[in-house]
Amino acid sequence: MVSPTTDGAHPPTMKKNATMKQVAALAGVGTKTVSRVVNDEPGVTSETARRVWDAVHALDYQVDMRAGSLRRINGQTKTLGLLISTVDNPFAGQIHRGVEDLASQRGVAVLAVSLHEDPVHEVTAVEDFIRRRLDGIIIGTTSADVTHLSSAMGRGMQMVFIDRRPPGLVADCVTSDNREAAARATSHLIKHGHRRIALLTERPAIQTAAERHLGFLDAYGEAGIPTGEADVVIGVSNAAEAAEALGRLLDSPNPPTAVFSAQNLITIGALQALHSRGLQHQVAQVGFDDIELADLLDPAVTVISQDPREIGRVAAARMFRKLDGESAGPEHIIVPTLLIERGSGEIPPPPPTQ
Amino acid sequence: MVSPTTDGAHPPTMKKNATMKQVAALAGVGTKTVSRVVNDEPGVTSETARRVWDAVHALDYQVDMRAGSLRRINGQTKTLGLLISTVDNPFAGQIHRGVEDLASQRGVAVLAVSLHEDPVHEVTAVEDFIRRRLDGIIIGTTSADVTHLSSAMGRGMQMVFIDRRPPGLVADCVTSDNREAAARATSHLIKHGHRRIALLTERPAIQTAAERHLGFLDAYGEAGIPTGEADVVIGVSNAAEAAEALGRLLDSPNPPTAVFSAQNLITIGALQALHSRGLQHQVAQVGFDDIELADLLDPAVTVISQDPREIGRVAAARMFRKLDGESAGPEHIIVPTLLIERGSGEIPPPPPTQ
DNA sequence: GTGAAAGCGCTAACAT
DNA sequence: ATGTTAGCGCTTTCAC
Repeated sequence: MVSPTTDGAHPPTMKKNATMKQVAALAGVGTKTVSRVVNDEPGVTSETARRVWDAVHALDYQVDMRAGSLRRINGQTKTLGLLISTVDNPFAGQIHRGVEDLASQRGVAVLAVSLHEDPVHEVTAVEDFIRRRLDGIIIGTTSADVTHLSSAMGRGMQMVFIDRRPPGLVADCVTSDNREAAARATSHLIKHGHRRIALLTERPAIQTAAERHLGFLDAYGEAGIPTGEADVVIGVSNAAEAAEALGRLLDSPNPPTAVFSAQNLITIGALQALHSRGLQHQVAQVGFDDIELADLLDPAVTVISQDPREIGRVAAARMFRKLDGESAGPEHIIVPTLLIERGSGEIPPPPPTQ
Repeated sequence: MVSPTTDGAHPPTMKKNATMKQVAALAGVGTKTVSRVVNDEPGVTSETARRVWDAVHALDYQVDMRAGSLRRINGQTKTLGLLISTVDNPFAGQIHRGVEDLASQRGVAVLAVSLHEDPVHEVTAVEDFIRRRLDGIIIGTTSADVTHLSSAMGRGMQMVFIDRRPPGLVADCVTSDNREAAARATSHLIKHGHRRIALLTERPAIQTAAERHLGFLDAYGEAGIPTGEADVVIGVSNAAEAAEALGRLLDSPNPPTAVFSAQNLITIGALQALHSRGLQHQVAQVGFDDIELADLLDPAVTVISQDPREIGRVAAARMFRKLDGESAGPEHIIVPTLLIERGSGEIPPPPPTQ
């Protein structure tokens, strides 16, 4: 008998996964004893335990977590869901890393899913997580309607919100103070003499974008400058759009002398617009979120730096306290931000031409 | 009865997840009929189906995938494992995104785990994936010993290797041609007049590093230059170490006139060393792997660009063909690389001083 | 210290 | 077209 030329899904050499019953039979004990040994519960003689381990190794046995979690009293799957913008966004990747830092210590796995800023996708993803019976969800929500979220919480799904607060929900939250940080960035530019500053930001439905816009206006108000002096561009959603939008402003008769780019991809687009025009030493820039190599550019880029990995860690810590039942009501935890002066944000405006 | 002040893990308002049995009772049908409806199998009157859907919505029912996959004939969990360097490495993030692109279309979730270049961690992670009964594993292996991998394959776990080939295993593989690409990068520098080129690379146990080293030597051989002219630094594992290593070379009496930095983090370290000494316009550089903002630096950075998202997509496509039973024996798929000339790699060596 | 029986929530196989 | 029974692999319960 020669096996077919295809290895197919089930090559002939494949031995199926052994079951606890088979291990019990080989070791000459009951299944409950095997269960006790592999979960190291007490109440087994070391001699019996040895016989069980021998059988486990002989059969290359690994428990089936699905069956275990199905029968167990708390039914935990040891899995957390993470809903973020996209898994290849560096900011999101760092959050993911922070969550994993704590989760991996507890044998908890992380299921990360990209939302692509799409509320419909968010609903679908949360439903999928419920069907998988995940222990909890850490989510940077992208939708204004929170029905699916409160419904998930209502059925006992643990939730921690990151980056953005869910509109109108009392819930655990880990964010930066976006409004204050944006005001700090803008004041920094004003302090260096700028009055005509361009704000480039995402659509206001994105809560962080709205907050940063408010912070921007706060700074103008505090300095007593009419906000009419500002150049506000709303609804920029990626680097290309940012480059194009800032390009139009720079090429206009009365261009801004400084830019506040209120998100990491927008910062990159703004840099492209400035560099392609050779204006990077004339027009000041502060970005929201640090970007890779910001310190090697000329000029180096001044930014408001969030600590996404720390946000992930804090959110995971909060989640595990909830899962351990130690939580005492919803909390909103603020992770501090840092204004890092590197050069681009300290460029003065050109002297007035008269 | 007033509820306690803590909301705890199970707030009083929480309704537990409904079961298929409850839905069946409410709709006045058998559980199998509910199963047919929610999995939209044929053989149910539209009238009956309507009654079932009403009950589903009334109880806010969502199937328990654990139970489903436990009982189903093929037992698929609709989950793929992804083992990569770290989830916050941009290169790995793009691979993740590529895998997700295909997986999400099929309702398959991706469990990404960071390996931290630690073989022990890899063994642990693969075992965890087996206990979770994932459908398959896409892995950029970090270990020289493949026992755990062939054992996993032996028990029917589907595997696709990315980025690095498993030493001595015949298996499905999606990689770049590291040796050829490294030779191309090095030849590019030689073509521009360099003879004393520094190679900065990871420890040779990492298979891609070994291949790139070979490619580097190939280029010297092909040009008929004795390899003694080269400055080879092996075992660099992050940006800081790369900056320090290149710094030492640059400060030596006979410094290299060009650098080939054979990995993304190493490229960043090398850039730091060059920029901090103001040598970025004197010493040529080609990096392996593209980096963010490479085109905005001065000079812009010439790189060998892999397409990690495409690697992820191709690996996922291969995985799904295996899972669908359409596979015809192990394949090694090569994803092409691109030499992107941006400036840093085209700097000529200084004229000989006599 | 150990094991037999029941059952977690679902789908397979076979009724009707 | 629909329901009934068994059983996926495990943990719980409770007996010994």
